Amino acid sequence: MSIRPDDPRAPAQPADPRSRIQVVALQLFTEQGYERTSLREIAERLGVTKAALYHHFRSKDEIVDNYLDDRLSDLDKLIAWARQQPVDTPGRRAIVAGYADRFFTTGLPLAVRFLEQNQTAATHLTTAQRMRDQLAQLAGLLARGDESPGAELRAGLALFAIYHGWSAPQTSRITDEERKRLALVVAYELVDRIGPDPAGED
Amino acid sequence: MSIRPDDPRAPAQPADPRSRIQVVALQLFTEQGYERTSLREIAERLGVTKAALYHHFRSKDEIVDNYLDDRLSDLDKLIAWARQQPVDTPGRRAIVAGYADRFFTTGLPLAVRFLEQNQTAATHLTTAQRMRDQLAQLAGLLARGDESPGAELRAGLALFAIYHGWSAPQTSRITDEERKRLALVVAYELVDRIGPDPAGED
DNA sequence: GTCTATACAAGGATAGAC
DNA sequence: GTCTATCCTTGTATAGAC
Repeated sequence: MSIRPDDPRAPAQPADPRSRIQVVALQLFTEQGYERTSLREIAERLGVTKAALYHHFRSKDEIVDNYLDDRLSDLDKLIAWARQQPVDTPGRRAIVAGYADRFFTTGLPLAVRFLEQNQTAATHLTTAQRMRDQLAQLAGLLARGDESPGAELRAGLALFAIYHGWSAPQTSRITDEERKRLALVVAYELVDRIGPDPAGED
Repeated sequence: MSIRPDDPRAPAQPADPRSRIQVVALQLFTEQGYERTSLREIAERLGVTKAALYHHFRSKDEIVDNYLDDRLSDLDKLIAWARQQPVDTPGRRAIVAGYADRFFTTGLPLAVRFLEQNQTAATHLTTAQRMRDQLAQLAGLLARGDESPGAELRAGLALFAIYHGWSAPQTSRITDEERKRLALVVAYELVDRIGPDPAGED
């Protein structure tokens, strides 16, 4: 319900005002929803007024658009790298692992979580759509070498598992490191059934 | 972008005005988002005015709240039945299959898709929260007999696979029946790794 | 049961002083 | 870079006639 600034998963607050605004805004958008969060609310939490925000960003959209833009290049690099991986089981595992690594070492979680929580709002933000496309591309790379429709589904679920393993409410006591590893294990199981000899198809 | 009234996945338009309003509203909420869809827009599509809607429902919330309420009892029955299933692999498969069956033969898809697309809005609707709880309960039943955290994750993903397999944009030509069967296959793979002797844990 | 008209609140965005 | 004050639009919801 609250922002939980002590949440270890929250990114460290950066110094420059633009980034501070973006992080606070994205957090609120993720918790309460993009349209349910007003600029007044964001400004309040930062201890400033609405007008101050408009000095840094031209619109509400631009706050998130701009943030996602940076993540796009993160993902671009990952996709380019994934394209070089061999089209076999080890290659697919490498791609999933690479995604998980980036996921946990960049600003991606905040962005991906925003996308998941605000799927409809994302429809109206061009940058958000581009990011969804990129994730679909990545899934496509995972499904290479297997033309069956099951490959697509498993690839998409594998990527979702990384997100979900990290983001789902934890009922069991487990460290973040364990959660990450666990999500990866399950993602492996899924992509391991992709291939020219699809074991999962009966 | 449009409502696609010819979409075979869309439920048949019922005759009574209350249900007609609800179906149209839920469709729009799912496509555009709950808060981005105004009552004027819903009324327009139905060929009436805003005030007419208020004759049938006391508020915007009530339109969806009321619809989800009916789905709650559908799920309640399913959960009660699932609780009777044996705690083993065939039992878990039966639960997943039962969920898939209900999913495709009741008003659940519209409700679940609304939930997925409007996760943040759902936070503010008590009925939506109850429904999320129910889905979590069902996942919990799937994870019975396996205390490892992986069981939870796999159970959640299995249920998500049913939804995702049906709802994801289809790039390959495949019949709805095939999609349903495929999603079930993948869901089976996931729940098959749940158990007192967890094969998926290394 | 549906309409017209309207009250009322809230949000995004801008102007202009400091 | 931040403030106060304000404009304008849109949305939910209601009143009351037909």
